[in-house]
Amino acid sequence: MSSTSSAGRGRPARLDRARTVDTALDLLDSLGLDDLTMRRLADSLGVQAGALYRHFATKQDLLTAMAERMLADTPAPREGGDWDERLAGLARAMRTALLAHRDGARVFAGTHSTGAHTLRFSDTVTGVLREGGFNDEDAGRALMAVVNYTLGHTLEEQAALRPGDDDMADPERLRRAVESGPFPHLAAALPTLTSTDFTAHFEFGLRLLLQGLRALGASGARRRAGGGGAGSA
Amino acid sequence: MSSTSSAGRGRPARLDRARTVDTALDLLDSLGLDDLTMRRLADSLGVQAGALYRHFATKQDLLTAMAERMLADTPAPREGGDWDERLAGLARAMRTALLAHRDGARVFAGTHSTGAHTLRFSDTVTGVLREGGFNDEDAGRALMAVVNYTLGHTLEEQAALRPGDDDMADPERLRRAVESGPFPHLAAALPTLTSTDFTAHFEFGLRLLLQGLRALGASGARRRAGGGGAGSA
DNA sequence: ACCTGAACACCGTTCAAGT
DNA sequence: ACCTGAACACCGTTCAAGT
Repeated sequence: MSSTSSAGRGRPARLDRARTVDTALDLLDSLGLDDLTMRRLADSLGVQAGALYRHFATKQDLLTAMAERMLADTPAPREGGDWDERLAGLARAMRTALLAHRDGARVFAGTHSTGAHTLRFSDTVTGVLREGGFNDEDAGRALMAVVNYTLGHTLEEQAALRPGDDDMADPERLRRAVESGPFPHLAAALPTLTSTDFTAHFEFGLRLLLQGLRALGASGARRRAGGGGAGSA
Repeated sequence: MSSTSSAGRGRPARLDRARTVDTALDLLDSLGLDDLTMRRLADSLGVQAGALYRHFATKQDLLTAMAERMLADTPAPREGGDWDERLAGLARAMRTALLAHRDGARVFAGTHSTGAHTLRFSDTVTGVLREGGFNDEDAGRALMAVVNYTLGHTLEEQAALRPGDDDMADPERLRRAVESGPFPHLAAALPTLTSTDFTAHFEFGLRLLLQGLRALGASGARRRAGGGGAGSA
């Protein structure tokens, strides 16, 4: 982790990519994305704002590096188990990685990292699917479906947790709005919609996707191999 | 729509909420979210920036009104058909509404409208599910799953379409990154992952969710009614 | 009542000049 | 080679003052 090359030679060489990204993630946690500025980050690093541009061409570049870094904390999935349980584990790991930092989902959504960690994660997901019997096209599309769902869910989860612009909390505002108009179905579902058990919400949608994939996998394997058995080695 | 009360009296009363939101959406289409500023919007309305704050407390407030306005273009779903086809139609309508404006998904993701159009849309989705035989809790969770998936997908779709920071287009950057490392599964799925047939991608994930809901609906109806038949009236 | 003018406290980014 | 200092061209937001 620490690669302070030839420390003590000349000036401390205060700035490097890794330390800058780490500090930026710390600052993100304490300030939130909207208040994370290049100047404040420079301050935290004991440097002028302009110095950051020796390591990152733009702020967007820095945010991409932060998103890439967040996925680095994703643990490798355990080897055994069925493909569907392994896939679920990977989706949960992605949600956990995004939740680990304030506004993590927003940072991730706003960038398009093609870094090693991001690609490793996507490659692992795709591998689980292919080894589960899906063809290349279905594996690619399933990867996108699971990632997009997880991103959308976590975005909403983190948005619901931060305080709104006005004084009211998010669930209370929704409750009053629903009760103020003719929204009978929404009113009936309100206890669920205002629940803060986001893990249960996430698991519900994830289960739907897995169920759909199981149905597809069974018919897909039959289509290709002439018989059932989408089971892995 | 036009409520220019007592036109011709005094000054033209240039500013009102509806016209401001419409102009803001036009500007969004031509400039994109990052270049949509209160000053530029004021310019387009022939007014000083400060005047906007008589109608919107903050820029965030304006963005919320814009998101709410985008969902107004969602057509009511046709009455007939099975609940799953009606639900699919609503998800497609949401995607279409977000795609209708540049960065539409980003605007929607960054706000939490509790306006009439947003609630009407959610109420309709929940109604389709309840009438399809789902209990209130499952209907609420299914609403969130479908909305979050649609949001995540459309976010990625619009992000993939806008040009990146560097000169390279998004698919080409991904291709080079994948080929530069040991990502065999990603390489196999690359033709799918770089495809720009986003409708096909969206439909794939949507089908998974619907399949999962069908399976759940069948067992859920059995659980409650003691027999099959999740069919609507 | 509604808008202007002008300010306040910031931004991201660039770049000559220093060491 | 790496960072400073200072500037450029902006931001969102506020508010006395005008009409």
